[in-house]
Amino acid sequence: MKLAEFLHTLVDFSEEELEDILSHFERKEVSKNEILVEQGKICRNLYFVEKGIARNYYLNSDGKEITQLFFGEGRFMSSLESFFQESPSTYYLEILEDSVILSITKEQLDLLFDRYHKMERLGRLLATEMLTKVVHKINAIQFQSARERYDFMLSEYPDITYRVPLGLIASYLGMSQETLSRIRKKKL
Amino acid sequence: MKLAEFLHTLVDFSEEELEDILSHFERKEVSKNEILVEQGKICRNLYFVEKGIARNYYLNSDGKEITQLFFGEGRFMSSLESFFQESPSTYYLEILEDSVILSITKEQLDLLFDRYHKMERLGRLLATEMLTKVVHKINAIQFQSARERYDFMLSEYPDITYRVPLGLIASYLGMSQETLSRIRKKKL
DNA sequence: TCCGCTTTTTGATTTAAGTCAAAAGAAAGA
DNA sequence: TCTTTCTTTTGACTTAAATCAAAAAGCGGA
Repeated sequence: MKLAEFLHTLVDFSEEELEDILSHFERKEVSKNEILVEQGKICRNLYFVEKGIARNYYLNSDGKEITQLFFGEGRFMSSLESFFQESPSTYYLEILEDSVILSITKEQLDLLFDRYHKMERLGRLLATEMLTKVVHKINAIQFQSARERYDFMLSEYPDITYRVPLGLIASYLGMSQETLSRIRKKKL
Repeated sequence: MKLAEFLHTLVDFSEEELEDILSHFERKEVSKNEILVEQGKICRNLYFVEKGIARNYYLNSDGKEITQLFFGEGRFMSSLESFFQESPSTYYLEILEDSVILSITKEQLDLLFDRYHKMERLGRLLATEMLTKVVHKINAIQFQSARERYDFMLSEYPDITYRVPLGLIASYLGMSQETLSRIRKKKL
């Protein structure tokens, strides 16, 4: 999904505004396994996934990778707190498939926020939308059995479920990969 | 915490702007156990907790109450999706202590968003901040033992932990209240 | 095409936390 | 103050899911 279309679904920018906004983003192709943000470093960009999939994850106290969120096509992503507070990132941001990504720095973004009232609104709407999504995830995890959590995954990310390795999904859902494998088997 | 102070920490409104904004809120005292939002009804207000504590919860498939979030002093609260989409609420919003609450309707709020660029920014900052908070909660729940989840509660809401019934905290943390009781005992 | 590496599956065993039931303690109301 | 009701604790037992270990399947590169 193109960024322009996506923005238009949320706020009705004029042609000129849209053009100006888009001109502040940089487009690049990123290949599988590439790490866009390292843990401990400051995340300088906000990204938009035009094509592909990414995830952010962190290492728990046992050194195990825990997937926090997946980002599919048409989604903004970043190490949010790091980006906005310019603090060291708790997360890695990793590309899972060869992807096309648009990026913008905080300076450029703030400039757009200052320039356009509508841009600020876009930011608010995006943050609100993401917030409700994340709240849904909490519900899906808290007090739900492993089986129910997988059902949530299927309904929330039907596409992603079959495009990324099982182990990553297991860590996203908070279960071991053996458990997820057994659940999948029963589903057939 | 007064709303005016709180707003000022995020965006530097002028005196007049602040006054105008505040005039759109309605202040009321609400007593313990009162339900501000019912499941199934549309949540028409955004609330700010000046004094007191509230929580939102939902009923799971067994009819058990699951606490989603606690809202302490100086926090905005609502049934977010219901409020913004004007859709039936999935959650109840309940007052846990006699409280002082400010409220504003969506119409009034949208009016302020249209009138002030800065107001839109405030909305964005609030949503972003809440988003990072909620993301932290996911981490604390996913892949953490019951004991670690309680440690998270203590660090995140040191005040609330001892002001609300144990059973509510247990449901917030995704564990049975017996388990939480046992954890607390070990802590002494 | 074959080899080596990664991912997934399967089986056996352990364990953290849930459930059920009842007692103890605290708070609220008459 | 004494009931009554709500909340928390305790104990015994069960269970879902983790862990450990190893086999099987899938994939990418030479």
